[in-house]
Amino acid sequence: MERTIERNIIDAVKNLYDSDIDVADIQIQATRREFEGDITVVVFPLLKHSRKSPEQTAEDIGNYIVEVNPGVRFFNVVKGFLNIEISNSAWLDVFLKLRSAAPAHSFSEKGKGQTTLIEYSSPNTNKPLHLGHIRNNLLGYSLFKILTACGHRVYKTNIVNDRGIHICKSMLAWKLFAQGETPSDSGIKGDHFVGKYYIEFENAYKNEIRELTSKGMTEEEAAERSKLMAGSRELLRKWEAGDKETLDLWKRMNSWVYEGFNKTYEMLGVDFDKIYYESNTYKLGRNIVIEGLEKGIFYRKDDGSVWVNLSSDKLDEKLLLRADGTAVYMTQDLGTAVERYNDYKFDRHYYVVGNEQNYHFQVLKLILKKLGYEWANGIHHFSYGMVNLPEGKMKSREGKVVDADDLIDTMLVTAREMSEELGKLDEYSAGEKENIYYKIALGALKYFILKVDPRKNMLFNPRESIDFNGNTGPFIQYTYARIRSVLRKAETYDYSGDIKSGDIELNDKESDLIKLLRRFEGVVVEAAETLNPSLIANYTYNLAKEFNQFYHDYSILGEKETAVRTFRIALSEYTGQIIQESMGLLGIDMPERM
RNA sequence: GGUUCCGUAGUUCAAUUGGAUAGAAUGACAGAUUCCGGUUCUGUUGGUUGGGGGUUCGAGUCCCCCCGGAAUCACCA
Repeated sequence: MERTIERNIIDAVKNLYDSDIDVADIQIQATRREFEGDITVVVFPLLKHSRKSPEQTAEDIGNYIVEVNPGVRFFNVVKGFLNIEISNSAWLDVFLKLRSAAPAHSFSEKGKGQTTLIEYSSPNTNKPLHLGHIRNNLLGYSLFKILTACGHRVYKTNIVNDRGIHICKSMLAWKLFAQGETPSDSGIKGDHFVGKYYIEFENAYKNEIRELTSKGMTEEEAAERSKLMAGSRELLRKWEAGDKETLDLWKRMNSWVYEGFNKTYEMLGVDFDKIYYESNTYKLGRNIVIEGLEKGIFYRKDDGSVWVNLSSDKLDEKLLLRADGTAVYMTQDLGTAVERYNDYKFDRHYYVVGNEQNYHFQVLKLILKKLGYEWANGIHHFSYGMVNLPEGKMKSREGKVVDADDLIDTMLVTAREMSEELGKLDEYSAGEKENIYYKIALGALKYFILKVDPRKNMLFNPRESIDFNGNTGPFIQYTYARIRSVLRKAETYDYSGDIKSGDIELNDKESDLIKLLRRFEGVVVEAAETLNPSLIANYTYNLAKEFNQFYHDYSILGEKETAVRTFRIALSEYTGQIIQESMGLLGIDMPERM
C-alpha cells in the first residue's frame, strides 16, 4: 500500500514540478484517529521541489494520486498533512495479504547472520531470587524472543556468582548450627534453605559484634576479633587452596541452591543455553590481568595489588587483583567475557544487569578494548531500572525484599480467587483449572513488569497487576480467550468459503483493526532495534482494546450475511493469532479460556 | 564533588523515535443500575510535558544552562 503511494508521489513530483526526489524525503505514516483518512503523507519535505505553500502542494499531489491510483477513494488536507482515504476493498486486500503471510512470519532480515549473546539472571548462590531478579529474567528472556524473531542467532547465558566470602558465610553457619539438616529433611526449598543459614550467620555475627563492643571495643576492633568472620575467611582460604572437605560442602550446598533456582526458573518460563560459573572463570580472569600487567597496560602498587588507570577516560583507577592475589568482581568478568568470545565468537553481547552497575560495565568494556580485544565493541550493557514497591524502596540489608517464589505464590492465589469468583471455569477439571490460574498469574506479573520502559525505575503493585480490566496481562488474555471462544462456536456455524477482494464493504471498526494489525511487524522490528519490550506490550494492549470495540459494536456469529460473517470470523482469528504471537515475544502464554 | 540515567493528568504508565488538538488505565465527581455498599454502564473533570534558552516548517522527543530525584564513584558482588 505505502509502496504504491510512494511510487505515486515520485511520479507526481516528476510530472507536476519536473523534479526528482529522494525517497528519504517521503514521509508516510498512519493517520491519527482524530482525522479522517488512513494514510498520511507529510508534505513539508517536498516543499523545496514544489516551491508552493504546504496546502497547495498537498492539494496538487492528492489530486494526482486520486487520479492514478484506484485504491484511493479521496483525500483531505490539514495544514501540511495530506490524508488519504483508502477504499474498503483495498483494506480487505491488505488483510488477505497479511493473513496469507502469517504462517511463515519473518520480521526482519537485519539480524541475519548475527550471533548474539544475552547474559541475564546472574544470581548469587547464598540467597533466593527476589523481585529485582524477576525483572531481570523477564527482560532477558523477552529480548531473546524479540531478537530471535528478527533473525538473530541468540544464545542465552547466565553467570552464577558461586564463589566468595558470602558463600563461605552460609557454609560456616550450616556447619555450626544445622546439625546435618538438609532441604529434604526440613521441607524447605533448597535456595531458601541456604539463604536461611546466610541470615543465621548475619544474626550471629551481629550478636557477636554487640557482645564485643559492649566490652569496650570499637566496631573495627570487634570486626577484626570476630571468630565468625575469621571462620569464613578461613573457609575461603581453604576453598581457594582446594581443600577437599570444604569443596565437598560447597558443592553440596550449591547443588541445593541450584535445585531451588531451577524451580523458580521453570515457574518463570526462562532457561539458558549455557551457564557460566564464576568459580571457573576467575582463574582465566587472573591470567588475563597478569598478561596485561606484563604488557604494561596495568600496574602494580607497592602492596602488590594490581590496578588500571582510566582517569584519562574520566573513570578513575580501578582495582583488578587484591594485594593477596585473589580475584575481585571485575577479574572474573574479564575472564567470563573472553571465555564467551572463545565459545561463541559473538557479534553482540548484551549484559542484562541493573543500572546500579553502569560504572562497572563502562570499565569492563574499556579494559577489554585496552587489552586489544576488537570484539569488545560488541559488548552492550542492557541497563534497567530498579523495582520499587508501594511501601517504598527495597533494601536487602534490612530484609525488605520481595522474594520471587513468595510473590509468584501470591499471584497464583489471587488468580485463583478472581477466577473462581467469575465462575467461568466450573466445568473444567482441577488440573485444567490450575493450568489456567498459572497462566493468568504469570501473565499478570510478566505484563506488568514488561510494559514499563526498561530504563525507568518502576513501581510494582501486585494488586493492580492482576486486574482483569485496564492495561494488564489478564485483560489481554481475556480478549484472547474470548476470541478463541468465538472460534469454537464458529465451527458449528456455516462460514466456510474464501473471502475475495471486493466481496464486502468494511466498516470503520474493521478497517481500524486491520490498520493496527499491519503495524505489528514494524513494532517488533522497532522493539528489537531499541531493545525495548514495552513497545510490544503497549501495542498488544491497543490491539486488544481495538478488538473489543469491534466486538462490542458488531455481531460476529449472529451476522446473517455469510460473506461478512466469514470475514469477521477470519478477522477475529487473525487478531487472536497476532495477540498470541505478540505476547509470546514477552514470554506470556495465552489461555484458551478463562 | 565527578560520571551515568530519569523528571509527562492526583497516581501508574503511553505517545508510531522530530509530526497534527500530548493519550490510556486508575482515582475523583455526576448520573443510571440494585440487596446497603462494592461490582457494572454512561458522562464530566483533570496538563505551561520540572524551569529557561536554542536548532526548524514543526520539539515531550535533539543541543546548551539551571532545578529536582535515583544509581554509582570499595582490596563487596
